[in-house]
Amino acid sequence: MDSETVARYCGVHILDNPFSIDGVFHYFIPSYMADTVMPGGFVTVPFGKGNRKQLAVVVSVGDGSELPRELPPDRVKPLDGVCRRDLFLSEKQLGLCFYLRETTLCTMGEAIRAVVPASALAALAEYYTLLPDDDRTESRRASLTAPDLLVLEHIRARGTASGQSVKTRFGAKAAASLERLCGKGLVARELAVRQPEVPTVTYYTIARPVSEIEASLRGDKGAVPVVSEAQKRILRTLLSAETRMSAIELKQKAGAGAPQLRALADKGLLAAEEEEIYRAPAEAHGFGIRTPFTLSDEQAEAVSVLDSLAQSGQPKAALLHGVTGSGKTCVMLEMIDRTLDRGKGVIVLLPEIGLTPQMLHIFHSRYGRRVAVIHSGLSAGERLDSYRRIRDGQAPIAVGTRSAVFAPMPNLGMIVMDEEQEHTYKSDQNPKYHARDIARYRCASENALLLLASATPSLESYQKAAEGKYTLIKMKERYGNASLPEVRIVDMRGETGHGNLSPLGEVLATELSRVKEEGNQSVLFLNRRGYSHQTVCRSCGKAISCPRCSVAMNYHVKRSSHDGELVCHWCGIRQPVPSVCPDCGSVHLVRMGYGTQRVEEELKTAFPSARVLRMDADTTATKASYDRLLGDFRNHEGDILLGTQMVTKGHDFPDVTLVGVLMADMSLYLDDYRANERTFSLLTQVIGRAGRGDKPGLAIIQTMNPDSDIIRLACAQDYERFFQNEIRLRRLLQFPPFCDMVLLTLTSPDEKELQMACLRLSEELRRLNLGDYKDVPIVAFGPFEAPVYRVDNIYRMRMVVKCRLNRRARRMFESILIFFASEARGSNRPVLSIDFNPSSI
DNA sequence: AGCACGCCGACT
DNA sequence: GTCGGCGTGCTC
Repeated sequence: MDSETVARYCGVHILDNPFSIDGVFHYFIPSYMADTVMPGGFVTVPFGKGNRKQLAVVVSVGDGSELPRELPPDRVKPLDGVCRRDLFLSEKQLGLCFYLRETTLCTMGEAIRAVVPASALAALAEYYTLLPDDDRTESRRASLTAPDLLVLEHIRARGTASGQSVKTRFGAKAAASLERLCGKGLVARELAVRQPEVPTVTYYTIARPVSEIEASLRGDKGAVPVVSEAQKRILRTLLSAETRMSAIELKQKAGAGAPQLRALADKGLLAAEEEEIYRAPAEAHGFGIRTPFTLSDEQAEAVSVLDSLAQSGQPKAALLHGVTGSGKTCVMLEMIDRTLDRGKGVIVLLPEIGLTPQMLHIFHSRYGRRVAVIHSGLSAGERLDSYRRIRDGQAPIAVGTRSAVFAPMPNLGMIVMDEEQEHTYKSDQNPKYHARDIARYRCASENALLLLASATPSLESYQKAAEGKYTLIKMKERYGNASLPEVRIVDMRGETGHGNLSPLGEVLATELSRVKEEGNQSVLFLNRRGYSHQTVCRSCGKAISCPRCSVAMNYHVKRSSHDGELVCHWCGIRQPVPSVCPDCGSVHLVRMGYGTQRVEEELKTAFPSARVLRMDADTTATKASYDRLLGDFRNHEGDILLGTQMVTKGHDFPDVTLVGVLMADMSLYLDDYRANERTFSLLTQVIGRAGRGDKPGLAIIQTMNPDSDIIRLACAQDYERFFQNEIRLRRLLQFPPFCDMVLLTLTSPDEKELQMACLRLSEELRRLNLGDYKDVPIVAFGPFEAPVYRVDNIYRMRMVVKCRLNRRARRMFESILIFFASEARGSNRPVLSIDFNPSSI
């Protein structure tokens, strides 16, 4: 392209602009930037009355003919700085950002921060270099003030000077000088990711023959003099180590500091080498070993179908529906092997609870350092590391939770989504995307295979498979002849209710002791709902509630001592258990309900000899403690593993022969149209935990609702029947997948303001739907209070809208969002947020 | 969102 | 007569 005549203007999105003004703004490209400014690149621009410096992404480049009619050329400002190519969005990434913005109603900035690590953007710094002289340079220089010339000289002396170095040297007023120098076209401003972001470690080795070093240590004449004791210690440490040592290690072992190391290096006795820190787990070194496995006939068949899809050269999607224990992981690994062998990259998505240390271990030991891990627990630096290794082709396998779906994988061959029905794949913060939708979009635009795997697929996906949009692959056999456990449904209606509040029924208690006597292990799963542990006043009947939220507080035993405190699960506030009811002043406060802690106590009383391992958010705060807990259980350092959701996922314990589910029906009563689906999925998985080895398993399902179809079908592991029943219901009542759900939430600290905003919201929706958007059929509900009306002293009201989310419908919601954004000014004005197909309602 | 402009109240 | 309240409107 001829840069002289063509690339003179560009369109940009400003990253920090709010949704209401998140459009394209046009800027003039100074001629020296013409070659570097292109779509996907980052720039800084002057914006608004005060010309605030804003980070922006270039979305188009042109000769000016594309500028809006109403925009006079003299109002177009020039770009301020341009970012080097060490940070940019590829065409695919930019397209993905537009897709995110369109389908989730987020801002361009929010989309970009989901796609590139935020730390890279935050670490952008300014660098200045002199522009080559031309015939006007002389006259421009003549108009400079003395301080400007000093700054100019500083830049000339250094070749490239960081904005930081200029400000350190000349003070804050130098910023104005830099503005003038850039404005006059004497100096170029460039942005780059600040260097310390690539962490290095310094290694030291002896740089002279051992005899010379020893001479120095003795203080021989003619030898390089070393007087300081600290320096001598360093030399001795290195001599005895016989290998290079890192600066950190050396300083510690020799009891010396950085100056001594530098001094020895300056004397030529030590040699320093800088090496990039490789921030991956120790086990991730090498290339890994592909432990071979033999596939069953069924697995081999699945692989062959998938492989033909992968080789079609077209975007394809498949749903792998395999009963628990059918060995879906083997099929996945085999497909990953094959994709890698074709020189393509793979993204593996796991739900949050599925990304266990064991799962990571499988990948690390099989693929070594070619694996990059991405999850929310990474530090900013680690995240950037993974990002770069993937982008630069060093890690053709990205494993992670939902955000890993954005991994910048070159030559993407396949995206695998394990447990695709899990709701943790849906983000509930902007951008409010579902990883499955992003995966589908990416596979479609990058000709890759989307592989969804589950024992209990989402109704949405199974319906798509039934319609032929996905290739359905069924695996019905349990791997290695393992049989399904015997399932007993225990009716708990007779057991509780009359003051006997033990969560353990008689049947379960008997079986627990039998299993222990046989030397085997048990897993107890607590359905979290129904097990909140509250403090209730016997006089007025009220539970003690959070001062900032409209929910009851939960009783927790402090980790340090044995006394308890009350915790709010919504805002996190903690307070001691009061001695009198704050409402009526009565002293008759009692603890009600069962948390995992309480069940643990019960178990210890009922089976004094049993060793109980409790697994919940409290005991698995760190990865290490989580790992240790599972390791202990595997090594038979516990007889009973007790926990919530976590115990249902992805670990095989060969000696577990009993699985107990307490209050199996509780999740049936969620006021969510997916309650059945959730319950079925949860029970199916937990039942599949029992008897995975060659030992027969037993599952005991305690419920107050023994006749529930959902529970019976889950016990029989009959997904097909469950699906047929449930999909009929969804069609009848018009719920997803036969429509989309839109959740509109208004929040405000001022209840009155909120009420008025609710009226405006429903009125505005009505107005749009009767006017400009007559063609968009909707069914609107509400406004009504959110299930938890007040959180952290902010009140929340909602509307739910059923509709088909196409371009038109999204546009309608977009204008509602803009309507509220423009009037939401001032501090406690209501804020509207829109979630398309939220994870829960 | 920020920031300026603009039009009415309590102050030197 | 001015300083300053936050309503209104724009941002290439």
